[in-house]
Amino acid sequence: MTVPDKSAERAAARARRAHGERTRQAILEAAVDIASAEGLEGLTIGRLAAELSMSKSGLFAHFGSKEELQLATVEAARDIFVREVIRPAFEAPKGLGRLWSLCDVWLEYVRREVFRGGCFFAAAAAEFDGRPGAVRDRVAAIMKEWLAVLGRSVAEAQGEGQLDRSADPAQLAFELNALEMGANWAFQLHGDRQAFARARVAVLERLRRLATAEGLPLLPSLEQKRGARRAPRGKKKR
Amino acid sequence: MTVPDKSAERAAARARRAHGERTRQAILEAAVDIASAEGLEGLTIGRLAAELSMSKSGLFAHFGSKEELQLATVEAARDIFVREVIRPAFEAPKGLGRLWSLCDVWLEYVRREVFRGGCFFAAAAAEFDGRPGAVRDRVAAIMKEWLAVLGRSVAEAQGEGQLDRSADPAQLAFELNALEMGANWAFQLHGDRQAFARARVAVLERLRRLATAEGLPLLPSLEQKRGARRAPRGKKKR
DNA sequence: CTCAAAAACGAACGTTCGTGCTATATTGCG
DNA sequence: CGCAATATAGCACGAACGTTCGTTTTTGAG
Repeated sequence: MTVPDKSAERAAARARRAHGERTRQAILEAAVDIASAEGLEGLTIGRLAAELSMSKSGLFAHFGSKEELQLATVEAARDIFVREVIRPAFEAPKGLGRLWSLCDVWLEYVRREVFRGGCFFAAAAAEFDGRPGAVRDRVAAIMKEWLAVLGRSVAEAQGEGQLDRSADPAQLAFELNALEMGANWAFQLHGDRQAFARARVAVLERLRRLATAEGLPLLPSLEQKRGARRAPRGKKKR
Repeated sequence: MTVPDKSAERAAARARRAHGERTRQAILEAAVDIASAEGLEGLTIGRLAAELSMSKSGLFAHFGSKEELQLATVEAARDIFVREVIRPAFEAPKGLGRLWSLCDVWLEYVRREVFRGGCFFAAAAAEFDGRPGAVRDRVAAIMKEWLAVLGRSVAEAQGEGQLDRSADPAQLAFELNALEMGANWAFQLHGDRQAFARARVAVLERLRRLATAEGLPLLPSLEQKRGARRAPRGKKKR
């Protein structure tokens, strides 16, 4: 109860000075990579220490428990997700264009293998959905955020008069998310790159059907040539 | 090469007599239950032995290695899947009715919690898609079977003149599967029972759009009353 | 009832897991 | 430069992992 939050205390100390903050970041970078491919439970402290050529105990001291390490890893993965998906997609003006962009960029995020094991959160959700705890709660909250972003974008597209107002935002968000996760699943399990095209076709068909006359031009045409499809997305800064 | 297949030999011996075959079945029943909820790796030999009040070594002797245990567990889960999903759905005559039935029964199979952790294979696929080996291969093959069943049913519905012939069976199978797995994911992670209705609506809308005039009557109407929706599916035999 | 085969057991193996301690390096402020 | 705070290392722990081995119990055919 009155016990001061030790990890917050430590984090504050680290923010003031700059000692282990860099090692901490390096640890988390490796942790995210391992966890995305082998799971958050397969992410073992000994394995992680070996990867970074440091001692188990030295590494361990940064987090205090395995669960804290897992939570920090999830948070680091979320940062990457925001940087690689949310922000690029949000460069499109709100409305149908952004909604499509969210789906498109997400598929690219899996195809580019931003995480070695595909979508970090799809993997983490499947791993932890059966075991209660802080990690599961955090992962569920993050995925709820994502669904909410999709749903809000649907509503905005409706507000802009680009999407049929009779569509239920939560329903459409569910469908779009399912198609994306389906592509992730097919790619991870079967190495099926065609799945990205399938998901894109399905998403586009669904959106085109619901688009208004003003909305339609914001969607790419279905019959685009295979080659120069990958438009440069602005390369981070400028 | 010329080494006789030891496990096959042992299985044959067991078939002749009837000693451990029953215990083996009991073991696999518990194994499937644990694995579906905590993963095939979380399925530990000690844990399993404790569950059944028998010794680790006694249990272990039935399989010879952990991987063999996992493979046997996957096979047992497949049997259950065939019994609980494939067979009931195949009572419908081939065509659009059966295609819908496959989707409907699958969603019920998750909702009824035939496996404690939702779809056994969705979980196993997510767990093993990153680690090569016999288990991964078997799981992938089983999921490919399922996709093929869906695809073939699409083609049959087209053959019966109940579904638009311009639809690509593999594409439609991908979409239906994605929606189903999306419902499984939402239910497992968020306990969201609404997801089943969402998936059903999405699947039905997709199928209705592609159905021919002959096909349409084979699909349930969209606006059914909430209550008496769960028709008894024929209770196995007769 | 006998007795060999089959099945289950108990104890131990070498590892690896997460987690404590205590001591040594490294750091940055005064 | 000196010194306290911070960061890393070393070592050991108990538990659990998959696996092996020799022994004991159970079984069914003769």
